[in-house]
Amino acid sequence: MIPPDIDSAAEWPPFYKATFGKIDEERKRLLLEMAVAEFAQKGFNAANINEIAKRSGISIGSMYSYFESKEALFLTIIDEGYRVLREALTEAEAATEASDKAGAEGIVSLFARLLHSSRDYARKYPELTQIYLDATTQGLAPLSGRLSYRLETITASLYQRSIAASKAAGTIRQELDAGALAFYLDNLLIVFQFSFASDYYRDRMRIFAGDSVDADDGEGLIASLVDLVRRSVAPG
Amino acid sequence: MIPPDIDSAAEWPPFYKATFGKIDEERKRLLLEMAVAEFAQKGFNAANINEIAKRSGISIGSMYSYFESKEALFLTIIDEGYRVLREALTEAEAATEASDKAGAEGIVSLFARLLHSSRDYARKYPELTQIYLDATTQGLAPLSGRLSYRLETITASLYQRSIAASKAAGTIRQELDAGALAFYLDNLLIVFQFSFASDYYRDRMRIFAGDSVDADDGEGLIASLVDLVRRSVAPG
Amino acid sequence: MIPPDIDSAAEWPPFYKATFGKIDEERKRLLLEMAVAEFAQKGFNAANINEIAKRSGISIGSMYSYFESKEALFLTIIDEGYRVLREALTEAEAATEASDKAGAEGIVSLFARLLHSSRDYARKYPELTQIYLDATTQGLAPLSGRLSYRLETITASLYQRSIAASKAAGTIRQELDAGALAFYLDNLLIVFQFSFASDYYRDRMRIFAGDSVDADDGEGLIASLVDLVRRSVAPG
Amino acid sequence: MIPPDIDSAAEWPPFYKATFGKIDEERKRLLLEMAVAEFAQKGFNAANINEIAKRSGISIGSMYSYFESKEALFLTIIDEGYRVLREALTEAEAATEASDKAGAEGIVSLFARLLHSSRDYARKYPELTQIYLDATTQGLAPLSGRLSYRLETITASLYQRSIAASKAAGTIRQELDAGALAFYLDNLLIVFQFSFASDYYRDRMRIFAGDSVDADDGEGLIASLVDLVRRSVAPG
DNA sequence: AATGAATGAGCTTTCATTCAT
DNA sequence: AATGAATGAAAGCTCATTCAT
Repeated sequence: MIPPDIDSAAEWPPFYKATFGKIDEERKRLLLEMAVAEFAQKGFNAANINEIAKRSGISIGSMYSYFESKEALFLTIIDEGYRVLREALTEAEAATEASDKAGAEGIVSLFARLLHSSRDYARKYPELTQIYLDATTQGLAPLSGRLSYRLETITASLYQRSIAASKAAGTIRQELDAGALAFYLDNLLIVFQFSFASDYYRDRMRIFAGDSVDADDGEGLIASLVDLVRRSVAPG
Repeated sequence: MIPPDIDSAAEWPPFYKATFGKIDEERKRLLLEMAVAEFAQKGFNAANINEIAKRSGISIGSMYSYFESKEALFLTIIDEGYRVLREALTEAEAATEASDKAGAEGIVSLFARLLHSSRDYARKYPELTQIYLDATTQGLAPLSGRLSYRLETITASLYQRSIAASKAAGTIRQELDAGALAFYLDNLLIVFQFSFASDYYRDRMRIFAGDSVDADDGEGLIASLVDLVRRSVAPG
Repeated sequence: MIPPDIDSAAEWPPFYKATFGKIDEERKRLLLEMAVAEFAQKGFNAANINEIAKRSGISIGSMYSYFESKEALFLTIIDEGYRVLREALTEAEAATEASDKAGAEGIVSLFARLLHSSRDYARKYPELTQIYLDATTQGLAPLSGRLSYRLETITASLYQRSIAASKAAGTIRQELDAGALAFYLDNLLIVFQFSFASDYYRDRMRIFAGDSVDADDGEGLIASLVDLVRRSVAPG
Repeated sequence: MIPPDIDSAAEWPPFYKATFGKIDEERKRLLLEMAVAEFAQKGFNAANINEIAKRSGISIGSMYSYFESKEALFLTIIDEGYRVLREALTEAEAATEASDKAGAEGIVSLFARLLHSSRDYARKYPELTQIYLDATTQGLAPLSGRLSYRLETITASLYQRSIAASKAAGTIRQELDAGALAFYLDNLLIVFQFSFASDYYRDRMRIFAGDSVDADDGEGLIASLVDLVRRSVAPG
């Protein structure tokens, strides 16, 4: 069930130096945590490497023995975050398949789970989500361009499989364009995710959907979105 | 038909100094154009005020006699861009009302027009769109917070009116949550817009929907999205 | 009675341009007042010519048609202030002579009057006094060096006359060194004056003499100083 | 004998960063020397940090790793200078006590020693003295306000002790106001000190006391001043 | 492997002065 | 004479990166 992309993704050479692979796990964790906080709060350009080192209790010299550059640290963080997000997504896929043997719901059910997963991820790792947003920025295009694979590749193939399965099961319209449908679903998904992590998108969500989202953790919104999606793909 | 927000929005004090209001129109245009290019390409933090001045053929001293700070210039640009985008949106609304007297299509028709408007805006002003994306970033939250109004406010009220009218006309389901529906539509809209302006989102769109978007200017994608939306709100 | 220095002092070419001599009296007064405030508060180097112009309601262009440079404005102010201070000193001298026909008190009486005059001047024109202090600074030596005469010249000759008269009247010791005595008196005088105009010297005066100076406007301190001086010069 | 103020003064947190405390003694000395020269010659505002760095042969980056700001460097210098001056003053007090066991002279003897100490300090460190003068300026009031203690506090308590002792020994009049007397003595002292360090006050001293001060290093003037002071406080 | 002092290019911003109108 | 937009050198300060220890 795990797509080949994922495995191969794991094989790309890391952005960190060999030294970083050997150090104490706790030291590693602390460094990454501090880096995530700094990059999330200030954005790549305004983030301060020396500050991260100081807060992690490691020397700036060590910092540069772990990472070639500020860029390398940033990309390492994104990579690490991707790994976790990837796992969350695959779990969602696996869970859908398990509970939906008959394929009665298919892609709609998967979408519902992804909404939950994304919201949970965004709330658990708001800073990582903020960093992803920053990375989509045009100014960071040269940087993001160095990422050897894209999370979108995984998500897209995940959608493709589920859409194909749903079509096969006849639970969605046959004539639906799989690419357009995936794009449609993922657009809804990522903005929803940002809405639980970034100040800007959170405010925006409140402007559109009202403050009720705070009360029910977005469950009402998820229900509405899933309902809209269900009807949009339903046959007949 | 024009919401009160729009008018009042026009009355906020500008972010530029009085001097900037008096200078030659061509000089003004060139300066803003160069600033937009710089901010779009590098992002707020990496953008270089001296570079903008040099490229505009004005002295750095003049620059600072027009704008209090780098921030003020950035906010001025966003404000100017908002004005144009606002006009595009209101035109779309007006056009919908004119061609849709019977209200047969209502919100779906409006959404279709907004997709076109947004795509056209993103292609005409890709750099402004990139700047908006940058402004949604967490690192620029303190900056964006200084914007006295939000484009979302206008868009949201625009959706609300159309949704109410469509409900009244009976062309969409009565039980739909207007807030959730607006959120759903606008999420689709903004990512679609980004997809025609930013390298990152353009690549992403291709991964999901394939390269055909380049061939037909996204018309196929628009058709698919509108169809999905139409079915998602259709009564019965 | 008026020393030749004073008259000739009035004949030095002014630091301002001819234009400044012709403008409206009120405009002139306002400009000088604003300049005094700015120079006093920030010191010569940190003072801002453009700010002075703005606050005076005159254009920076006019500013430079009145004064060659920032320096010229500064020196003009000092000159104007000197004129007033000079008058106060000569008044003090005249008053002493009038009330002290017998020369019974002589230099001591003059010193007492000068203390009062200086205190009053410092309280009436604290900003001018602050500017004099700034002008004694080493960093402004090249500037002060351009002053064609010194207030000290006047004060010194004023002391000389009075000391000579007192010696002639036999009210002070014959063997006193006139120069040293004048230096002694004037040192006491200028620090006393600064103490009523500058934050630093006011605080210092309170540290030494206690807060009582605030209650009685320094009268007690003046009495003490005069008494010390009287005994220091008394014959026998 | 050392007043509590002095000890506690030494315990205030320094204005420099920890790094500055660790560097090579020679490097430190050179930097401070160059900084003193620059600040003394140009005054705080006109002084140029980059210039100081260049002349010290250190990078501007190092400069800012030693001191938070231009202000911090300035205050560090004043602090260091105070330390030396403080020592000179306490030495003068100790010397007076040693040679004046009988208390025959008391405060007058102390004053004589202070005049010598101040002159010597001003001649040895003319630039530091010029900086103190600059610091008394109104424009630097916010800066001086950050100094956690005042040299005046020490000087004042030094005078108080000596005056009290002299009164106890009966060598000066009992009815003298200690505060006013201290103020009187210190006014004479500081202007005398400035007169050996600053161009302005040196010129002024010559105007009052003649050029003889250059020939005898001011010894004649000191003798005159001490004599005036002795008579001003003498009993009977 | 780790340290952290040192570096200096580069950035934003200020302001005395000029000059076309 | 008056205006005020324009100028640009210069200043304080930041921070990614290097390297001697």
